[in-house]
Amino acid sequence: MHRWSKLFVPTLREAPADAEVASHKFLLRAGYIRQLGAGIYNYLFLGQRSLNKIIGIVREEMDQIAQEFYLPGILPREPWEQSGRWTGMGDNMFRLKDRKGADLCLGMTHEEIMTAIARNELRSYKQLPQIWYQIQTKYRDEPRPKSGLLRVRQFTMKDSYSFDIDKAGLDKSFDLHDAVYRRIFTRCGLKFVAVEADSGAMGGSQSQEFMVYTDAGEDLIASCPKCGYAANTEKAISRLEPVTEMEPTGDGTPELVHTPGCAAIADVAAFFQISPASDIKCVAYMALKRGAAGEKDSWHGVAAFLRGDHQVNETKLMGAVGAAELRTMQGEELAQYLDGPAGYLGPVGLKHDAKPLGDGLTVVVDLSLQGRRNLVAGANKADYHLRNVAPGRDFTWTLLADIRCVNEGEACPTDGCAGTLVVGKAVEVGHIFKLGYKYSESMGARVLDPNGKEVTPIMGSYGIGIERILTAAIEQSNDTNGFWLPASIAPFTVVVTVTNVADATLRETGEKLAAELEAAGLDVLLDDRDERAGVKFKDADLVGIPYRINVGKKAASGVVEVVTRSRASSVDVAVHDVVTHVKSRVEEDALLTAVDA
RNA sequence: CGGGGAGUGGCUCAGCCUGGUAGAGCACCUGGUUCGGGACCAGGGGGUCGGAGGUUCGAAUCCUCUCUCCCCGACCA
Repeated sequence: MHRWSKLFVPTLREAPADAEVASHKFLLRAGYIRQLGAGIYNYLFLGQRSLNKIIGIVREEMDQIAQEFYLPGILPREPWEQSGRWTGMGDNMFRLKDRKGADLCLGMTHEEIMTAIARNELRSYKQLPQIWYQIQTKYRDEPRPKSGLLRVRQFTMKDSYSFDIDKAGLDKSFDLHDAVYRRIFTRCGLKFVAVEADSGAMGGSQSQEFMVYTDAGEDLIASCPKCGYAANTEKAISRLEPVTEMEPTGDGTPELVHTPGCAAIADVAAFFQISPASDIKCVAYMALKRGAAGEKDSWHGVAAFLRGDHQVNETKLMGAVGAAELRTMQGEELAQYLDGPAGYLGPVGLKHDAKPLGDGLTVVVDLSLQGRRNLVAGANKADYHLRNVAPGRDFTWTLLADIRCVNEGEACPTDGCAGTLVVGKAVEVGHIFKLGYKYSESMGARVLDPNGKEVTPIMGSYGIGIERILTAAIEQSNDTNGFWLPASIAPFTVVVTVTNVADATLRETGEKLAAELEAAGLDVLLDDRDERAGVKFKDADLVGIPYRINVGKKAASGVVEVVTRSRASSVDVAVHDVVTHVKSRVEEDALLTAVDA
């Protein structure tokens, strides 16, 4: 049994000014963590205890489908060289040299290492499938650590990797993870959603994120309350209302119109008396193409054309052209790739490459412009626009692709669904995706199939952010006084608060109760500090323990109070009934969270 | 990296503009009175004002450089 009087739980009455989001403030105030540097935190007793509970759940569930490994955190250069990610990872990778000058890095993920093991050891289809996982510290030199434990440079991740003989096998491994992840997050008491996601720089096909809605989150999720469609806005699609086309003028072919001072979409719309949806907007980018082995990285001009009322989705654009990075064009680059001044750029008459990221300009046109007519576009000439512009007839492109952001209120993309999308902020707690052959291929993993033919195993990769589970749980359950965690991941399930330790009856009742609760298998903290009752109540409310037993004056007549933090409710219970009462409380609440999820 | 803000006892901050012996509340230590929602009284300890350089008789305060942290934009668990 833990006695508060002997523990180091440095609670803070006020949160440091640095802390902005709720979980950050409360982790600090509750004495769970202390900051050491930007994105680097010490985990103290309560914090580590909660994280250990989360890890326990993750391990228990993962053990149902996978084998636990433990790989090094410090890694040699070679495997990363082989996969192409030594350069591909860029500045996010912490790099160091050993005394001999050899390159090393701190592990930010372990595809390469797991694949190297597979390559060295797996020989036959009979050994597949394999799913290997680890729970381990990751290091990433984030450009901008923030929000306490939400975005840090050192964190704990459960990462697993599957190796299958074929796509059907990968589907199965993926589905196994999907099911296990749902159990894990449910057991951790999180209200989560699984959403379609972009596969990003890791490469691969199907990709699914597990998100918890919170304003502290960094991702935007579009979802349909009607049919359950949910996707990261990096990937989300929607159906657009048909646009009423403008009437053509003259012979219906592009006509040059003097439009002085109409550099902005709003000006153009006002000038022509049209909706911005009938204007074509141009956004010019420079896109980074990663050089293959032996080649250098290079930057290429990209012009994105879309409806005037739409925003470019840079993730989608990067995916469409195959860029590793994107930045907006600077002054001289505009002149190099395009003919007109900013504000009057248009697609008509623009020369473009046939393939993306060549020597010339890559022109990408958003799908929403397909089939449109009588549009207004910049004329690539100061103070002039063209009207009666029709995509396909008046200009062509390198790529026609979905490169826009969906907006709240647009129609759900699901066939037959009449819902409209809502957009909300969320934090990513897990991610599963089908890697495909990227690593097994580049690193030369091969096994023999039943016909004795050499085949490349297909891989999946699956992550869970341990600290993020804690953070998300706090974000979803807090008030002005502190937060409460589900019993499954709280550092303690119940705190027995002896309101006055000077009173021998109270002290003894508290001791006895705590011992009984512990004997019943509950994680008990006995608050035996020589503090005023108010101080202990405040601390108890702050530190995330879901249940509290107040041992006070009524103890003399054999009664104590059982307080449920989440509901701020208190009931009097006879001392001899406390254990059964608390146990059933814990069980009921666990069921409730499971249903909510 | 670009833009904005902040570094003054453990925490929250004042002082800086207009240089002149470093402050408050909370926390901590001692004694006493208290004891169910962050008590009260009395006494006490603790700060080279992020660092370096400069201006000045004199710098927390003015100037230059630098480090660190936070927030807003490009990455991800």
